[in-house]
Amino acid sequence: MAKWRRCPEERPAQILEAALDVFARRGFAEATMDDIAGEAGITKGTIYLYFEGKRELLLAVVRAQLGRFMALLPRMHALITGDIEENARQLGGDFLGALMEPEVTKTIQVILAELQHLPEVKRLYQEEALPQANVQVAGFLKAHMDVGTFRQLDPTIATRCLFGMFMIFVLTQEILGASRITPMSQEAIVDTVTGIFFHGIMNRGTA
Amino acid sequence: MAKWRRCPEERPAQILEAALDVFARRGFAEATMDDIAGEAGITKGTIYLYFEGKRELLLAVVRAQLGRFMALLPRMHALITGDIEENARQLGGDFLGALMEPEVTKTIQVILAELQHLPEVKRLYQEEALPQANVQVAGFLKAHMDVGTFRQLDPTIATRCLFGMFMIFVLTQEILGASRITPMSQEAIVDTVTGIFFHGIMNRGTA
Amino acid sequence: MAKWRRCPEERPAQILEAALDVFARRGFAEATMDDIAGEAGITKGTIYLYFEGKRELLLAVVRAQLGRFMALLPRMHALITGDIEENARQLGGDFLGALMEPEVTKTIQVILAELQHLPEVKRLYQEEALPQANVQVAGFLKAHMDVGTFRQLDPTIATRCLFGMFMIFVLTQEILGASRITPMSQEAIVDTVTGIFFHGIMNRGTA
Amino acid sequence: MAKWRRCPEERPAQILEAALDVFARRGFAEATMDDIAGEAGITKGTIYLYFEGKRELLLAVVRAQLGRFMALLPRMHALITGDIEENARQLGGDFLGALMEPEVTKTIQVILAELQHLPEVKRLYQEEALPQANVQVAGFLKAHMDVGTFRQLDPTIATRCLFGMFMIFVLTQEILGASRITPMSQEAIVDTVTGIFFHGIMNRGTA
DNA sequence: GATGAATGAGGTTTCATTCAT
DNA sequence: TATGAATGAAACCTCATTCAT
Repeated sequence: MAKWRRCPEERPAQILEAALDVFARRGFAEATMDDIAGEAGITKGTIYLYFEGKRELLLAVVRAQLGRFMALLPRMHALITGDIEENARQLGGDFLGALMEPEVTKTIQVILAELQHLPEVKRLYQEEALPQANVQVAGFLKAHMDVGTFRQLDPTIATRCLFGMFMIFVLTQEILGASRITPMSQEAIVDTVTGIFFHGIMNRGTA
Repeated sequence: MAKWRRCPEERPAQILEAALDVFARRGFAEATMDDIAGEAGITKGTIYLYFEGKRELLLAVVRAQLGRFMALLPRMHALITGDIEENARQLGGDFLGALMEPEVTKTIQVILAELQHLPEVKRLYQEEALPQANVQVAGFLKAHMDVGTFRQLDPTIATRCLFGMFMIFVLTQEILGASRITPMSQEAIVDTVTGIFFHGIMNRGTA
Repeated sequence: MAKWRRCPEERPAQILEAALDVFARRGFAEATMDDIAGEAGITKGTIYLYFEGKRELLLAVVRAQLGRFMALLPRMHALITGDIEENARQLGGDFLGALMEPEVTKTIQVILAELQHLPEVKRLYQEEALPQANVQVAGFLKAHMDVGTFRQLDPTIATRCLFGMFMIFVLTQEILGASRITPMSQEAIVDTVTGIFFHGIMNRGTA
Repeated sequence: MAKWRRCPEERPAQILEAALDVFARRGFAEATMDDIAGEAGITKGTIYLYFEGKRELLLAVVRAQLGRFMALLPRMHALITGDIEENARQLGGDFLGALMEPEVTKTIQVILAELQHLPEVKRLYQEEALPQANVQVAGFLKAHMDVGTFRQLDPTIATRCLFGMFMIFVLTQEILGASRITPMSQEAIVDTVTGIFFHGIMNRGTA
């Protein structure tokens, strides 16, 4: 049974990866430590050398992925100068691309499923992710509204709308599995989303 | 414990209601048959008189709520004539109002969490809800694109965008619990969503 | 598997009896819930209908036997009048007889083995059994010392000596199993113990 | 952690000492090899270089302490001549002092707790310690009974009584922890015990 | 000799499900 | 129809033991 000939320094990452996989596939409650260990190519007991327990493993998985989320928040201030719509399409493409990476999709799935049982994660997103999004995106929108490029709308709500448009494709195409029924290219999605959003908030006379 | 109805005809509905509640609060795996029975004011064994088992109960809950979802799909053809944006705001208000009803919120939560374990439900939404939305909404959009009122966009993707904007508020405000952090009136949400969407797809010269 | 046709009101007593048996035979840690359930003629899960867990079961066992211990404390005040030694022999016989009942022996064994892990039990005996013994026995001794029937000794220590003489026979004969090596009749033990003790504390001149 | 000796020759003794400590504190089943290794300032694996396993370690601990017990048996023949009671008080003091040494107390505790799981130890005490005590003490008592100094009693039972009086103070004061509730000086205990015992067995007219 | 990472058997506990009443 | 006592499978977690380094 000696197939554990990988460096022990990689163990935690290896376990986290396997755990994300199994949690996404089976859900937290249905996932067994044996499943996860098997997926990682080790045995049950070894997981407990690196993580306190199942719940802590889940938390570690979520925390390890949190950085990715935060890094996804578009650096919108780059858009203040230059061709807004073209740059936005670029930025939106990067964002959607990142969102649809398998690891991110799995994480979203896990978080959505277990949010109610993970008060820490709930708080994390309430108090970090959402405010960050506001600072980055809503701030940018507000600036343009103030100078008249964009129409006067609630910037927080508008920001949420933008995220919603991206998120729904993760939910429907990836998580619900609609990509088999209604395949869509990421390019078409990005074009449509940015098109609707920027035409939707642009001031008519300005264009 | 809760409600003292002794009418056996209402038992199934009574159980379904309790089950939706408990499933939403605890998640499928954490919910026990005792929890559900207690919430329904009966005892565990009784549930088995009306439902095959726990999984079947979950399915029954989801199916019982499915009709509500379908009924939510806006009857957009009503918009073909008349002041589109004003009617849309009206329709959007009804839609968001319905989405945010506690029972619907709970159902969305349950479905999101358990989607992976409910292939039947997955198929149901892939093969019924999404196509329905396409027929109802995308069809309406396509018609307007053809006559030039709306810009030429992928109608399916645009439809998804519209749903995404509504859905994100259910996710963040209700399920993630952001309503305590960033309270928003339903009116403001509807105004912003319909404003962005219709300005976003409208042909410039047309207004 | 339906051999559980005894009244459910007897379940707790039935489980306690089986648990005492298994705990005494195997020790707390080595005893499995399956062992206990098997001994009681039921299955594991049933135990949890009546007791919170293994530790609580042990506590319940000990508590259920506590009354027996307290009842064993000789009512010495009865000896104040009458032929002390003859009455004492009678009383000592009752006491030793009670101590050597299998249920009591088992309980002593369990308590000795698990005392360190049962702070509640430790406190119980420190704060109830010992003081009670002092009130009952040491009080009697003190009274006789004051009137000169008995020599002046520390009554608490003397009381402890008396108990020690009885207890050592439980420990060696029953628990250590010496009764096979050095069989002794209860009568001989009682005669010797009371003989030594009363001659030992009696005032010479008085007799 | 504890003591920084690096002499491999002391390893076994060092481990035995740590093991006695941990076994007494936690009980055999609750003690982990990690606990013991930590207490000895080494690591788990090292224990297996010197002992076969956990059970064998316990046996080694008990056996290593057995000599101490045997050495405790009072050399009573020294008492045949001279002032019996005064010499007995001296001897009893040494005996009780030895019994109450922490290492001995811990050993008694361990043996009492695990006796049922250590048939070897059980046999050891049945077949060595008890007979030895008989040879040493009961023989002495018998000799005095034969010459009339002591009353005619069963010498084996009387011996057991003497041990019981000493042992009860180890049990109650040290193991049950009663020394905080009813503190007693070793001197007072020894005086009382020897006083009761020798007055108890002495022939009246002799003194 | 010493280490500590890895293993996996075993035990407690939970809970969906059954069924006699 | 309704109950709730009983069941037993399944999962988390611990820890004695092994073994490559």
